[in-house]
Amino acid sequence: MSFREKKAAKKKEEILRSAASVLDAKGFHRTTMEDIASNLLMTKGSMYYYFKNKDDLLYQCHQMIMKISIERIEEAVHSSLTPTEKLKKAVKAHVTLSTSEKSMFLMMDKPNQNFSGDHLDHALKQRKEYANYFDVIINEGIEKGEFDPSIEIRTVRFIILGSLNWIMQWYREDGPQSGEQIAESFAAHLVRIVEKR
Amino acid sequence: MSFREKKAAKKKEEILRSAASVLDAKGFHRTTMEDIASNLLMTKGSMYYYFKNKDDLLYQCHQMIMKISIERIEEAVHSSLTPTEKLKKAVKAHVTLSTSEKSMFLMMDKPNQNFSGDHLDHALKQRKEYANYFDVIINEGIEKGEFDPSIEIRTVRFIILGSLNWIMQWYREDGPQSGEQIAESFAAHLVRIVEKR
DNA sequence: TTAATTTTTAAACATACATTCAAAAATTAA
DNA sequence: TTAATTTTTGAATGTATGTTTAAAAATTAA
Repeated sequence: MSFREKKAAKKKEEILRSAASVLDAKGFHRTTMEDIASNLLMTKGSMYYYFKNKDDLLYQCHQMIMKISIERIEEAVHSSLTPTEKLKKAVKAHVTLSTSEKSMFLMMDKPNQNFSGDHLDHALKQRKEYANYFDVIINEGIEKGEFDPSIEIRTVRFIILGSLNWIMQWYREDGPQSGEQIAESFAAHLVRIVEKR
Repeated sequence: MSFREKKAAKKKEEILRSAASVLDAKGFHRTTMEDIASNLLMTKGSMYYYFKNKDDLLYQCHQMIMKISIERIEEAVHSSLTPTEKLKKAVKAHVTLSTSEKSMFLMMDKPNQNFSGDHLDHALKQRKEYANYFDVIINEGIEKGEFDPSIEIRTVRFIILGSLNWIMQWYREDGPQSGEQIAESFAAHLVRIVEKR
């Protein structure tokens, strides 16, 4: 990657982050290209030098956050921790990421409203991949006799992911709990679902 | 209420339901007034006879579903069941409603993006009211010695409501589980969080 | 310094829709 | 049936904003 390419890539990421924070506040359709541009001290015309169109911009935001999310959960899954600790680690990773990058996460819901065609396919595939890692952990916990074998994997996964994905709806940086505290608390309470009794 | 008023109210509800199902599929901003109207075999002009504007339409959808939701959970809270059974009942009520009225629920997230002014205030107030009922149940469970006293009420409430609110993101009518089945399963798994051990 | 390449700009364009409105149609009450 | 009232219509209006574009500015390589 040449110097120029690196520079352009950096700029692109800068735009994505800035865009995410503006989109976070107003939502995709209420945010104009000018809003995004002006937040970067650019004019909206120059946005089209980096992105094909507004949808492309949203898609690339989605890409960026999914890539990081998947990397993080893979770390947990491939670690040599016990299933319980793996689950806690995965939960904490998600909470920490979604609270520190709240604006990026906020555009993750309703993919079928926001994307179409190949973009939609790919977005859904990535989500499936991410969700599947939770199944892997839960499965391992049952097989190793650490989790209650009577739990339904699918339901547990939906509960865990649902509660995690909803955090971005209520989390505030100036709220009573820090992202780290929420991470600890969620991890502790969510493992209760799978525990043997 | 006169005959005419009744008729108008019925029509209004008919519009709301139809609107919800169209909005569900395409999202608020991608749905045009014409989409909504044509689904009812009307012209978009006549929508304005019933609603002030598009935002008003969305707000009234929100109103309609929140009213029903609150009624349902009040039933659970005011029943004479044990806390565990109350919690199960509340969970099931939410699941059943959100799967049978999925389209109405889908517009419930991100109120601060969708509403403003009085509408926003009122929407937030209703959500707080709804959420608070879960706190009431959890509190009662702890006080009566039925739930584990070491759980954090706020976190448990966030987990429960989060997992419930996320159902609308993945639920499909033609999926492997019916709304009733999901309700049972969620109730069974979520109470595990509060159980004493 | 000069020429090539890149990035940025500001204005122009196009269009999709929300909303309005005056007139027509349908419904109701007498 | 007639007059009053409610509801619907279809066209007109206006505006917001995504996108294009040709030219200017800035950057880079020689």
